[in-house]
Amino acid sequence: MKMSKLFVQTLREFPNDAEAISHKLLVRAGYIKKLTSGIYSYLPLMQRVIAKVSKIIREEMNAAGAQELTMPFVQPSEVWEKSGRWEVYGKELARFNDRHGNKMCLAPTHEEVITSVVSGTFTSYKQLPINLYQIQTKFRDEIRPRFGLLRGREFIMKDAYSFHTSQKSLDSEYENMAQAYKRIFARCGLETKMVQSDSGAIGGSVSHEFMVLTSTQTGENDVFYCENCEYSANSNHAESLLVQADVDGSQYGCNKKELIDTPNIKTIEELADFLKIPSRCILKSVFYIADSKPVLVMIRGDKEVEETKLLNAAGAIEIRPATNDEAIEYLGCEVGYLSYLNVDTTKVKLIFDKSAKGMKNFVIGANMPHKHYIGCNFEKTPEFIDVSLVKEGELCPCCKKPLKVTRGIEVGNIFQLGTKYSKPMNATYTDENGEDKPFIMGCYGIGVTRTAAAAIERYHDDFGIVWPKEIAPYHVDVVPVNTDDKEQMEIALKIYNELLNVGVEVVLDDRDDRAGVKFKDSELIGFPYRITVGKTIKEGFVEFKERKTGNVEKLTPSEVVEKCKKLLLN
RNA sequence: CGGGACGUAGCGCAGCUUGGUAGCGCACCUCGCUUGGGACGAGGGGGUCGCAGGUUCAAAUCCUGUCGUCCCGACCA
Repeated sequence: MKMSKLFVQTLREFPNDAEAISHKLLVRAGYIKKLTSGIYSYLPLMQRVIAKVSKIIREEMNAAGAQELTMPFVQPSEVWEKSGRWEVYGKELARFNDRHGNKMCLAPTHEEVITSVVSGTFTSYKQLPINLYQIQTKFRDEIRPRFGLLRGREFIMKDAYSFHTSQKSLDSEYENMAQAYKRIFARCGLETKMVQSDSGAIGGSVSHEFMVLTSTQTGENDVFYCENCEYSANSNHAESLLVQADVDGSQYGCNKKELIDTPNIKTIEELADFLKIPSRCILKSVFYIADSKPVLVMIRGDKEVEETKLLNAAGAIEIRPATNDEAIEYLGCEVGYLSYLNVDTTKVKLIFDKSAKGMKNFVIGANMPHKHYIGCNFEKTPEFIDVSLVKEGELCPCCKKPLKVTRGIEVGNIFQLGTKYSKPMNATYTDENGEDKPFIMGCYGIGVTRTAAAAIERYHDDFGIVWPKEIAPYHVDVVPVNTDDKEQMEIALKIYNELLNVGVEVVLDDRDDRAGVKFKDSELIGFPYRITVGKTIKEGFVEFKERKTGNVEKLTPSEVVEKCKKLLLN
């Protein structure tokens, strides 16, 4: 491709409406163009990157025994009503009516459709297991799209679904997919960590996410991991053992139950300060509304509620902190002095976080304004459930070493769905005994556009993108410094044609611009290698520069062609 | 949806306080000159100032409403 013909316009400045570095660079380097919030055109350079990532995914999925198909992007409400998700999915599911008034939606995922595709087609145990995948646009009407391609509303996803007759078979395919994913991301030049996660709206029991660890702020997930063993998990799923600590209030003068005045002291911090007691000796009450039902969470004062865990514990679809008015309505007391004491448990659900276990002589709200109790103890030991956020330094649940935390971008995930969809949708096969059984399913996703963006988050510098060569839009940029110089142009064209002929993906920067412009663009766009044909051609040399390291070699034109062949062709 | 900010040319911005009929840099077009790190000179094209009302002799500027975009939170590939 000649640069003068390539559909690309680089910008001198970063766009104002971008925050994440991948977003800024993708716009500035001419890869994407926004149409509206969270919705982008993929320009020719981006299209090539998407094609590269997709090709790697296809090769590895096919090698792993999966088969590609394509399912409809526009779907009728029927299948969603069958699975029960028409009600549950919420506003993220973009819905509309067709001209006949039929309820339709844009596909955010394909569990329902794949289940209906397989159901009635693969009806014998002899035909199973099977794994089917597609690479396709998805639409999720995100509450807040952001960070460009990292969280668009419209995005490209590879989604795969497997169907089994036994848990054992699912386990084996799950592992097969985990291995395939590791190969896919490795081939994309990305180091990923496979972490345990919550299964969220997709459902099911076991699930893992593949994270690109970033340490920058744009990683949207906190990942807790252990350096001593293999344990790692998304913060929405991570567990920990609390560091052994003194949680007996009697050491701080709270040895018997007593009602005390705590005027205008609302936060745990203020209370701890007022009573000269560590916050870990206070039992904090946090009030939530889960699907319009009140839930009061009791948690150790120095810990925070993890809302995804709480959502699961409450068996709810949606959860939010309650307002002060709601606290007065349900508990008869303003926020700041709440407690589980004297709460009507037929109206308000109580959840005790496991961090409260072992607390003695603790401080707690009195459910009366401006009053707390000190020296409280559980009368009956409640059931403790884990609904708290892990903190760095707490102990690994496997090996009891301190956990570390880092930020990560989720580029893929794998789920064991079980019969979550096949049962309600009545999707069955006939087993050896002639009995109908629901399929046992798994599903496996990769964000294709997000993977590309994650690669930029991970690999860039002050000059621009530093693509891993496997997913770069082109491999080599041939730059004649002065297009008016006949010799330079001739040699550049010769190198370009030779590379083109042997299948190296190459561009020739034949624009009549100064060298600086071409060098800047080359680095911004992120071509892995640049061949500069300039004044050194007088001595018979061109320059070969590696984007990643900045290393420059002086080579003859024929040497440089050989070098590229060696580096880029197998 | 809650909290904050911003909408002026393709991009980045000024002008708004104190109303007088729109400007700068980049990009784009033409010519010249230049060619190893985003040159220079001359000329040129492009904007219903997000939209709709209102105030006024006069609105980018003041008022009201509305739409959109971005940032912080809950959701997720």
